[in-house]
Amino acid sequence: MSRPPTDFEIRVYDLISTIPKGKVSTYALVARALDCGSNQAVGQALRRNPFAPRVPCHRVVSAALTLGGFNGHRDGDELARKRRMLEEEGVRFDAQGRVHPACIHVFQEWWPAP
DNA sequence: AACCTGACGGACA
DNA sequence: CTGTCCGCCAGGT
Repeated sequence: MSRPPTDFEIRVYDLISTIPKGKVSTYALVARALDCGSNQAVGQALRRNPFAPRVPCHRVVSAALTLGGFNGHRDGDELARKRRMLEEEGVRFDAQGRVHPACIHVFQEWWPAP
């Protein structure tokens, strides 16, 4: 039941592949960088990442800097795994389990001409 | 085509 | 903090 990645998904995967180790981005920031009006659509594209770990979907968290989801789950053991992976890459968390704001990656933005 | 569903986010109670 | 509601849009049925 596989499906070739859609154009939209490829754009998502390509973009998040540029997030360096030790940094994270958010669904909203990815959506904005892609000029996509739905943050949820980005989450849906990552819901099942067919290219793990080539595409580092664990480096995308929620706008509130909570973990979001991982491998189809939004809680439990899978999510704990996501946090560990990030910690091993150097991402720091505060006491409430939220990502340190300094670890947010800023996408290089440029566009043709207004 | 006509719904339904989301790893979302922001507003509000 | 929790929970609800609504807008968003790509994909699936």
